[in-house]
Amino acid sequence: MAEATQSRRERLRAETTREIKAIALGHMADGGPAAISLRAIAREMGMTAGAIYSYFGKRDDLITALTADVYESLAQALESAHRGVPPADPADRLLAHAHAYRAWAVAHPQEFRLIYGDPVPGYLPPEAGPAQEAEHRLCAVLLALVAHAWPRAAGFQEGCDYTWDDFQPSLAALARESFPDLPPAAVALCLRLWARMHGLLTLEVYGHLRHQVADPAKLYDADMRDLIRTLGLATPKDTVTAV
Amino acid sequence: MAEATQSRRERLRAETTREIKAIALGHMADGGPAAISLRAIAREMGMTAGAIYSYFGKRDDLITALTADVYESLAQALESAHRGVPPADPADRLLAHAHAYRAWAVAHPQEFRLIYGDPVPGYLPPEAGPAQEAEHRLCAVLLALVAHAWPRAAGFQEGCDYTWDDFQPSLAALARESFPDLPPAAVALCLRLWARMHGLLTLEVYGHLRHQVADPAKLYDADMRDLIRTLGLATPKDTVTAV
DNA sequence: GCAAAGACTGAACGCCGTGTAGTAACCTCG
DNA sequence: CGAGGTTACTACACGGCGTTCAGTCTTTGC
Repeated sequence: MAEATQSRRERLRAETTREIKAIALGHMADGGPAAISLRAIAREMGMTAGAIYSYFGKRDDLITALTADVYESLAQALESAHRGVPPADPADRLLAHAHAYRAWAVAHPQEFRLIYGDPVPGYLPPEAGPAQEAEHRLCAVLLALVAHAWPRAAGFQEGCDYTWDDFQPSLAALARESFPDLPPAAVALCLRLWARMHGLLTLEVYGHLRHQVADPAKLYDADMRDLIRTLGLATPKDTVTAV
Repeated sequence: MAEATQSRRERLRAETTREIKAIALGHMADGGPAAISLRAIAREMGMTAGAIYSYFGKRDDLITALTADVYESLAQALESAHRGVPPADPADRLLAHAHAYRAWAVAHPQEFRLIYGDPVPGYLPPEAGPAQEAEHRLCAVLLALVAHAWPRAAGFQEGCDYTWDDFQPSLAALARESFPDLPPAAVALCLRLWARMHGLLTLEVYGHLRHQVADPAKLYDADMRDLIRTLGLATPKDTVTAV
């Protein structure tokens, strides 16, 4: 009622914008990112396709907005996974992160494809859009994790000499501000962790593991435990988490 | 002249089929898999769009054919990389494979997207098409590698009890026929190796490393060397290969 | 030499994103 | 309150897309 500060028009506009995005996400959920069609959305809303141009300049702008929302959803899933684990053991935190990442990807395969695959026929993301910030936000989550594990893992990461110049300035700045004691090699480790999880997940989400393996979750879990072992993060309680 | 056994008609047909695929690959190289349009191909060939239906039943059939060709190209690149390395050291062979994989992906990003991403708006691969066989062929290359490394790497892979039931029957059969002495855990390792390389490559090809790191090759190389170390495959000559 | 088979055209259908002109509702300000 | 500008929306048009289909013209096999 008294949220004021917005005129009636602004409220309606925000509501319609939200509805457009919601319907688009719905169409994407069944049919993939390619099924996002301005005409179909408008049809479902009882409008004409042209009307959507009052809200999004182009179809790509809608995709960009959706991408931002999906990144937000993923970031929240990962961040809440971190909050749900007592920060005692770095290995537990890493495992929690890994499983949260996979759980999100498996539960939202189309959203995963939207941000990590070809979003849509000819779409290419804006150069400095929300995607870049969102990825740094995800990196920040991993960075906290690596920072926590670094005292134990550092010894296993010798042999590669990284400098801050190896990273894009914005990422380097983020890392050095958040964790001044961390060396560049820790940031590299962070990216490698990301890629390690991402590899199995892309293969699974895009169906390439379906022809190879019965239970992708088992392979993923095993790889994560191998990761923890080779990082020098002992696993005190070796209980198998839910699969 | 005397290749006989094909009628003139069959020769022309084969030639036209090849031309269609060649043009399609060309369009894909600039513009991505989504730029493959029957009408555009026909236009470039001086034909009508409908004519292509004499050669491919649907657009998806063309995509499937292209996919098979691209898999063939990747398989040949990887297999020739194996032939180019003396089979002495498993670590060298793994490194050669890893670098051949990345070199192919970076040189053919659109082809990479075609087989590992969303090939095209609404395309979904046939259930038991050439893709499945091609993936097994790629697995076979990795399997040979793992088989060669297994004596040294086995000790580092304890802790996970795999059975042959964990894999799809066709892959299990392939592994047991080719390398009867190899345990299931070796096949799992093979898939994990694949995923390990794939993770960094997908991120790079889809532009997600661009915002993070200056030189993806360095990160990739470092990760591969870490992989070799944690596999227990010593690297006698620690020379840095070309980056 | 003739009939079957195949390659190809041209037009159509129904999708799609994107513009543009016009209309009606709404908000602001005097 | 009421004029003027802003905004949401429709209707229509354009070109591109995959796909189908009836018809034409060429090649093939008997």
